[in-house]
Amino acid sequence: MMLKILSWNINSVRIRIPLLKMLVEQTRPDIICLQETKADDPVFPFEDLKSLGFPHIVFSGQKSYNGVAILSKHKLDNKTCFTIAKSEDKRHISVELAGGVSLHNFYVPAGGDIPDPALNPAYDFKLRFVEHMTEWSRELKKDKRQAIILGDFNIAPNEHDVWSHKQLRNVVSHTEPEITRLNTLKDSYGWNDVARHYVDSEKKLYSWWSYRNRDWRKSDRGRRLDHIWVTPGLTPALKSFSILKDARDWQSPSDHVPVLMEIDL
DNA sequence: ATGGTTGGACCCCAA
Repeated sequence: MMLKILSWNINSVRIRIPLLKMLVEQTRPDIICLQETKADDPVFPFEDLKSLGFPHIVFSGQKSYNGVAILSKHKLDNKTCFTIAKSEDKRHISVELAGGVSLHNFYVPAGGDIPDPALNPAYDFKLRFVEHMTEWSRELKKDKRQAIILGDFNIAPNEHDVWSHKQLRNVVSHTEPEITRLNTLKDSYGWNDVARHYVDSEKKLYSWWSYRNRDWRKSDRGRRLDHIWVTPGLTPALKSFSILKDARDWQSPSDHVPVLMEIDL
């Protein structure tokens, strides 16, 4: 079964429903994973999203911050939501797809500005969050389960995942402790980074551009914060990957653009 | 070195 799966940090699901409609018309995905929905469950725009052609929706939100959702054309089974690092934050939701493959949608904490866990609790939380993901990943490997993990990981691990490796090495999202932990997570199950499976590691690749730039395209100070990873057993099933860079130019855009892959499960 | 923008809630916080 060929599936087109899309991930997008939408930065408020309620104000970007018109963009979501456009996105669906342009890309026709089977599954959409959203992060930063910023809507508590009672105000989640379930009917609006359903009418875009996604009758099967799971979501886990809170007031003002965080929040994740999965929209699907096909039936979804066994919804779960992790509590990671003893937090109340709604940053994870997962479902089962065809053939027992699980799909995990993560919104990793951004981690604040100061890259020192002793001075900045948000940074400490981010590091611990990725460590918890690693513990979970090791269990998954023990059980030999195939899975897709994706979302806003808020870490740009490689030199060419940022506009300037040198200038960002002490900027949260590209610091050594974050990158080390993300690589430990990756190695814990030999996760395949789908973007880099298709795009050479020497080529600059971004999924996020700050709002605080006059001309995001001209300055091009981007970072690759949004990721899609698959377990090694799913690598032969991969069909394509792309980043919808043009979405950054849409009317009232998110600062993240959608990333998508096709996989034949 | 600094400040730049956005969304959601509330008179500021996190990104």
